[in-house]
Amino acid sequence: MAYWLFKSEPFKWSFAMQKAKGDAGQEWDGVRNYQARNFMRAMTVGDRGFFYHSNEGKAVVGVVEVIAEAHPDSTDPTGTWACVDLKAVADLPRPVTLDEVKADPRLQNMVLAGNSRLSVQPVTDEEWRMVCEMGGLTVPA
DNA sequence: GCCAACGTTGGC
DNA sequence: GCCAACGTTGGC
Repeated sequence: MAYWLFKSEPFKWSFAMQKAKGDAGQEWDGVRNYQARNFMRAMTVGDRGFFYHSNEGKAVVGVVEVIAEAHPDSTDPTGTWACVDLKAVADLPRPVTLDEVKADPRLQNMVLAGNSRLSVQPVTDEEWRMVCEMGGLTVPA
């Protein structure tokens, strides 16, 4: 299984809104970036991801699961863009902030620490475990 | 609200 | 195919 990170401005689409969708989930639409699209195409059902709040909060706040593989983005009439469907799995008991990620030498290679603009990012197994631990998730979600 | 960084677009 | 201009993102 692979791990990812999904970034959203909480005023546009927050983790609370994602949770409100329950197990039905929600498509992760609106992504208009080729790199991000390619990552979504590489995802398989059951992959896990962090939910990151940008701008306001600037922290990893929850865990989501991929429940549908990449399909055409319903908000894109041209058919160029794709998205996966996600459902909320768990809150991080303690949000892990961008500052904490940047301050940790072992997380220096996280895409989040370097290329802050990419809205869908890959996360390594080790990064996943570390951020879960920092966030107070004893049982890796 | 500002500005730097990045990705995309379009002219050549 | 290159590169300058532009728009957008996101941290501060």
